Amino acid sequence: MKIGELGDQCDVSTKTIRYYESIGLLDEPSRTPSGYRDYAEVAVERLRFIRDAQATGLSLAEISSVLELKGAGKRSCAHTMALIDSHLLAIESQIDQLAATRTELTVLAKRAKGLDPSSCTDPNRCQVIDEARLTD
Amino acid sequence: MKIGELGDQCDVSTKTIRYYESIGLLDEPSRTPSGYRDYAEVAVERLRFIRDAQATGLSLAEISSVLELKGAGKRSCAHTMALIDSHLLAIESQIDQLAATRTELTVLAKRAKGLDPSSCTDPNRCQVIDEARLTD
DNA sequence: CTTGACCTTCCAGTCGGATAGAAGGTGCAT
DNA sequence: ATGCACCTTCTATCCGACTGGAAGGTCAAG
Repeated sequence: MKIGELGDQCDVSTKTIRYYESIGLLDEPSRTPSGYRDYAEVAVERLRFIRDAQATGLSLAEISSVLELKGAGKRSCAHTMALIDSHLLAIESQIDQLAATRTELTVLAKRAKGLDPSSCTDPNRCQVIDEARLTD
Repeated sequence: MKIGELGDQCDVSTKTIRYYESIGLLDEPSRTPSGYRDYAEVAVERLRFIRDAQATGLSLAEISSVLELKGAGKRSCAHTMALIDSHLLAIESQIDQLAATRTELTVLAKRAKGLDPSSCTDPNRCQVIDEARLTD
């Protein structure tokens, strides 16, 4: 299978596939006599796995670590689960952060609607932003 | 006022101040005879404004656009408010996205706890991740 | 035989917001 | 006069995950 076919099957660009190979995420495939990459079926599985893992929020480096453990014959369930748990924590704290920002911005937007634009003349400031400082 | 003092007053590194100048966010200050940057008081105000605006989630490019409008003598309240409103929308969609991911990961983590690691042998896959695909 | 789609390698650039370091000049206190 | 903190410019680097482009080789169809 050539790189373009692999890409089509997994919905990944050829550039990306070569990039994954360059960072060691995909093994170097065998080559045709003319030098084209020639992938085995199993590459589809592996590449799809990478995209699936990415969809759960794992970074390429983390995916690498899972695959390396797998490659070494280890059962990496615990490792993968630990990664997922730590992602859960990270996501929760991101949500908290964003929710706090949202609250601030909502307050700010409401207050800004009551401001008079003609009273805003300082070229280095903006009264809407100044209002924001009051909430800190 | 020298760059270090300005930085101390606004809690910004000298590196960052020079960087802001380089991208046109801060005007070039006058110089002492020996070439040191010599800031007027107003720079404190402007730099603090930049940090305040950043704290509300505006990018440096967006802050630039607000300051340019101000510099052109325009009352930029409407512009700033539009920026803030669009940030609110962006933040809300980010929160939604993260919440959806969190739900998926939570389900995944729960299901993964019931898996048997010894049944996970394919070197190109990880059953925990495979479980994730079922939820899509 | 030529066209065009595919493939190859390699190098550079993107996004944002800085930070690091080198090599050298300045200002002030001891 | 010497030490030290501060300043200057310049270039390079970081994070992650690619993407773009140039210059050239290969293959199948018409």
